[in-house]
Amino acid sequence: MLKGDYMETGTSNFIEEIINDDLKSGKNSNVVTRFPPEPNGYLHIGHAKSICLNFGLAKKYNGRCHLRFDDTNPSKEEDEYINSIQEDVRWLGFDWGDHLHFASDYFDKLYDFAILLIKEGKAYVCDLSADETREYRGTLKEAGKESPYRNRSVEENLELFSNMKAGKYKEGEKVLRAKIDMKSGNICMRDPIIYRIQYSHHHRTGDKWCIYPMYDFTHCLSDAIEGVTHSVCTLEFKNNRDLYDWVLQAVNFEHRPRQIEFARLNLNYTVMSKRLLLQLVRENHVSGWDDPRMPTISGLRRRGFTPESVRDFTSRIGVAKADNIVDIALLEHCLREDLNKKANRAIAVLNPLKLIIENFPENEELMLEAKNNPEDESAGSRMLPFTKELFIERDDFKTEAPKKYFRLAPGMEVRLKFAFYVTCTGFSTDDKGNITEVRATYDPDTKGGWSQDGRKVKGTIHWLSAKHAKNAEVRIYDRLFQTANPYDAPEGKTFLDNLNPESLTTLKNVKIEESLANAEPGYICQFERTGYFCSDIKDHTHERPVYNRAVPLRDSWAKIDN
RNA sequence: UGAGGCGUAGCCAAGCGGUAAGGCACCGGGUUUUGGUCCCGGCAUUCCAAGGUUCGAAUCCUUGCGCCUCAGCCA
Repeated sequence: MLKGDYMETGTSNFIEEIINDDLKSGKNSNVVTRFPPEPNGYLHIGHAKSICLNFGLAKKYNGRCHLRFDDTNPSKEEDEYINSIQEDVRWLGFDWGDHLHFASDYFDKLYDFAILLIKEGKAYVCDLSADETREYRGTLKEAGKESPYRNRSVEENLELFSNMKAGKYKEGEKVLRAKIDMKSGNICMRDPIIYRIQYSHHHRTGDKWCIYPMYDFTHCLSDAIEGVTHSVCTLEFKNNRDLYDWVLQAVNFEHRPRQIEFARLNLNYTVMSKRLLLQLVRENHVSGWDDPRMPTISGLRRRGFTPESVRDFTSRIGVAKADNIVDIALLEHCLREDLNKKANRAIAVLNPLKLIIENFPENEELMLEAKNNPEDESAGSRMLPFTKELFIERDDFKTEAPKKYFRLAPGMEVRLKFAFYVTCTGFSTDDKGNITEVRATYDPDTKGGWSQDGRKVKGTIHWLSAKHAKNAEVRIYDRLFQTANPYDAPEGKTFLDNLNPESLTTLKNVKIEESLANAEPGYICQFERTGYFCSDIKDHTHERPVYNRAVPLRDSWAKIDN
């Protein structure tokens, strides 16, 4: 079993209980699920929950899970999304085998089912305008009124529907409706529209159709056609379940999938709707769907998240029916936990400050051994050059040491990781008072970072030989929104006003080990003492290295310092 | 109630009549050549509220309260 595997969760959820019952009662002899995205946007972490659930269930019960595109609205759907969705599901580690399907594959069958409904007197062509239809539908508390076209003869309906298909009417002029109950308390059942006219070019069927089936008619039949046993969806479709069942009953489909609803995922400090995510992309508040600040799968991937960490996250949050807002700290925790064991360590000095080792020979270069991963001996080690002029982190030096501070300050001794103990002897400033360099002496008897006399040093800091270090750009990412609930905006403001102005800080003068410059795009590692980073998939080159911060290391000193 | 769904810790979430799992967060302490990791300890006498049934209730019943979904020719 893999880390982050759905099956890793010891406790089962209510959906598994339902499946167990269906298997035990003999209602089903196998399990078939499906992940049914509409190709009108990129997948996000909320979809990951559904993907892991559906594919995980199939795996657990030795069944199968289909990837089916719900492509019934050509005006919103694009091939770019079809491609990104497949890439993202695969990246998460799932395989749909031969079962890549499109609702549009069933357009012919769906049309036949519509004819059947008409013949049974269960559907009719309605001429009401969109506005009239809305008025006739009634409200939440008042029943609707029956359409004047509701009782057309089967023959007339057949002819009209055929004309709709033949393109004899304009968009909006006619629709096909299921004849159910205009007085139903469930608005979904008030003669729902099941076909509308739309003169759009479809990405798969081209211009073959000018009428397209609606979700409620398409989804249940697609599930049934594919032999899906358990159709798992989110809670907002609960009301649609009556219609799901009604359609299958009405066409007398022998196989009856069972719809089960669970609560969708919400994360604090971000938004999780394709509409809003699309707005962020279109209005350039982010660089694209794969901007590392986006909660999209592609954004997380570019940020440096691993499929294992995302899967682990989805298994930890559970599956239930209560509305929830999960703390994004849990997602970050899952990444740290995964990377702590897997990621090699390397040194990068984010805000470089020159450190001169006064008693180290001018032109000498000493090679020192550095462990690649203290959590994994098999990761081995590498050699780091040590010279008279080094770079250390600006944050690791203070002109006066506050309480509990054990980094570098005049008179203080610290360990340069993997190298030597050094004692600070002084520092220089420019005319504005900015620190320009720090000076220290090293103890040659502490090579490797161990003292012979057993004296201890509290602080260990990282460093890089100035003449060997390479330059890099590092993008420090923080939460996209500065408020836990971005939707909670004051009067006259929108979620956009809650964007975090410091969600991206670009560091242009970062010093890195040579190996980091030579890494390929998408290389994930830990920058010693600062965080986990990933070389940018799009912008990183050996000549011009670019790293993204996936997540910082936990920092208990920061808490004391503030 | 027009119809439906849901209320267990700051955030998720087990629990299915036998006396509140686990994770994240948070707070202590120990180890440590990452102020990381790891380890140890703390963190709901109470489950939305109030009644009732029962030897025993988060679990069953009753009545309230609160939150969410639905009035696209979107999915």
